[in-house]
Amino acid sequence: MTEARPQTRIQKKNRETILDAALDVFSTEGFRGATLDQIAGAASLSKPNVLYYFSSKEAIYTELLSKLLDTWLDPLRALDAQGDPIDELVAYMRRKFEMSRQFPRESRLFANEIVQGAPRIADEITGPLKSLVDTTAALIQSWIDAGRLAPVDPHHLIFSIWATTQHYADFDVQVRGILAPTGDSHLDEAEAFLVTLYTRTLTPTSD
Amino acid sequence: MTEARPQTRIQKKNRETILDAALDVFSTEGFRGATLDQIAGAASLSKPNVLYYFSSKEAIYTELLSKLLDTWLDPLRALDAQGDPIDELVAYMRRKFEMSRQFPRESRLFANEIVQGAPRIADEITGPLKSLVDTTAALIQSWIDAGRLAPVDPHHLIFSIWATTQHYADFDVQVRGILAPTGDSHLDEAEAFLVTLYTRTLTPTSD
DNA sequence: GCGTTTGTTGACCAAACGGTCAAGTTCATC
DNA sequence: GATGAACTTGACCGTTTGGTCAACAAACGC
Repeated sequence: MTEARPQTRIQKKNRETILDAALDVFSTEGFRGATLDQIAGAASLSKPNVLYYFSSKEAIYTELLSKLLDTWLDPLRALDAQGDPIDELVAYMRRKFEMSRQFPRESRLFANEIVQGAPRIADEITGPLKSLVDTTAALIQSWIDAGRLAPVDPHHLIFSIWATTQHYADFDVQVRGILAPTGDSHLDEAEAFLVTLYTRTLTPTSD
Repeated sequence: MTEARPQTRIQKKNRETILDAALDVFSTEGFRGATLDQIAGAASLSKPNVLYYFSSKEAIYTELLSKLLDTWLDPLRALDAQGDPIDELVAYMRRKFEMSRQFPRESRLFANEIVQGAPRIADEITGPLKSLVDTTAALIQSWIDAGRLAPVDPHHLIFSIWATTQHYADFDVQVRGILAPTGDSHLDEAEAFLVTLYTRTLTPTSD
């Protein structure tokens, strides 16, 4: 993980350029569909130059994925066990939605990887990801047991938050195609809808 | 569309075999990531033999996609304007969920195509798909106006049904990784959760 | 300035790719 | 069981792919 060599300015800049270009290409073509020539072209570098900074196509992809996984779970970690259950879960949904808004390429990269069987991150899923989700599910269950949330399956609640929020990044083309020529406010409308969806679902009934 | 030539038994069988094998490969690798050798191998045929039945790799993919689009919208078309609004929408969600259960490969094929920008079905999305969705959204809005549904954005309601149901096919690896080693009943639990989610969301409040 | 490290690339390579073809084999029909 | 159509495939072709390498250019430390 730790790079022994101290990075020069040029290294830092070019590595970033390459990663950004590679994110463009990988997120729209998948790993196998992407080519080094595409990446090099998008980065305005020659192919050998790209391979001077990364040992292989796979190395670029792996680095992108590991950086992504690192930040992908932050919204979940930010859940506060002390807060109001409904506020916390709606806020979590909003953070996930914000990630779809700001990092759609990263979301699509992740989607591509999972849809294609997650060959490179299976361990991350059954390991750290599962642990974090299980912990959070237990917290949600404790809120339900305390009568502060309407009863729902915690795991599937989390899945549904993932699905509904990431949908707007991953299926962006479809959403745009159907909503056009509506203005670009559709993401705001989507967020409002999702707030309603989860508020109604989670609010306990009095009886 | 109409095949002038009367298909022989062998043609019918082999074309089906190839399409089934290609569905396996395309749905997990995407169009560019899949190779004719993989498809031929999965179909237990030689590569030239595959190309005897389909003129190109693209022809196989196109045929799969068009067959898929044909059936993909059936659940939406089955919405009955005369039925009870909540029952109809929950039933629609159930039909979509059933498609994820029975045709996960088709769902992933579609997901791959959309995530990668829908280069081959953009027209289908802005045309027939948009029309059908707009019509359905208008129906839902009329139910809301009549006070028979809680107010929600109809388009985003439809999107959320797509997202939540397809998630269990497209992100199957992730769902399994997190729910393991739970038994294989997780799809039943998911469906029950989704029934709850949409029933609570759509039921009008008395005030 | 000057040598050394760092950065850059055209030319190249072996493998894999989509697709072709000629030559053979199997099948249906009479 | 002969004949033509339908089916099958090993060998092959041109291109693209990920990756290498030697030779050159820029930047850095002194």
